[in-house]
Amino acid sequence: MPELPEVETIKCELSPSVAGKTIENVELLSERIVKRPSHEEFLKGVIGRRIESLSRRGKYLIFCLDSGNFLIMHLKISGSLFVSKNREDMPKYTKAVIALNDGGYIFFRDPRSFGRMWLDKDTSEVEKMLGPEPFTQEFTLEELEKRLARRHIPIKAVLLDQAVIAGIGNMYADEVLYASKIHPLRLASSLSRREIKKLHDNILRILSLAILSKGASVQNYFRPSGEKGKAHFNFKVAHGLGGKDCPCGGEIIRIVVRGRGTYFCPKCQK
DNA sequence: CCCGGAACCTGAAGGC
DNA sequence: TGCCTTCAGGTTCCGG
Repeated sequence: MPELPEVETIKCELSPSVAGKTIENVELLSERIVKRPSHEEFLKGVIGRRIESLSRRGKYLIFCLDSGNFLIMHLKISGSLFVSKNREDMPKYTKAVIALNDGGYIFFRDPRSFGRMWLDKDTSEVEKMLGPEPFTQEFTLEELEKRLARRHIPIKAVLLDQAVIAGIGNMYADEVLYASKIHPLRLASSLSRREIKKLHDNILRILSLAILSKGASVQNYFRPSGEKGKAHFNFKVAHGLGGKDCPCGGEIIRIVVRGRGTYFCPKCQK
């Protein structure tokens, strides 16, 4: 599942293949892959445009076009981008093919079909929905404290709320809570300053480590080269990948919080 | 405004 | 072996 570290890896590894290149053609192989505008308008807006740069905000991937418009993608839970010079390399479940003027292709693959892309005149709509970006000056301990104080729901649910912090998904939320020794059902508003400090530190530490490991390849995440990431080898609890038992001697259990599978150690996490 | 739950989608895994 | 059911998950939408 692409969360911040996975989308960051895709951005970094895709950049050299797309920056400065012109989009020669786009094939839309699924009705739903483009959110807006119509397929016809979308194609008119992107074909012939040069990609100036590629950036990321939360889990959104943003192509800045020379027209001043932005091609924005969200991979949701099973989307991935694959790059090749050969059209025949098109993977199964490809929903869109972007052909560049250097002969390269970007394949938007997505077995679950939740992923979308769209064209926008600016990025304000994305910006409006998202809280602070972890690796920026806006993500301070004080800001996190302020945001948690007014939420009277489980901390796990708050970490998943993109309006509170951008980029954390189900896997990293579990890892961060485990490292911080905080029970996922604790109400966000009940956390002490000391606990929020640990949370803040661990968010930055765990996300950076995952970026260094090129993301976590559970289920459908692949890097643009087709290679997998290695971040899941560091997982202590997420997805049950840490094993059945915690080093403390307790058992790692799974509960459901806001409809999401949540792994934690009830002995360590209070 | 705040919160919980359903819906979207479909391959994989589990049950019989 | 094979059919049927259930599950997973990011985001959006709806109802209380």
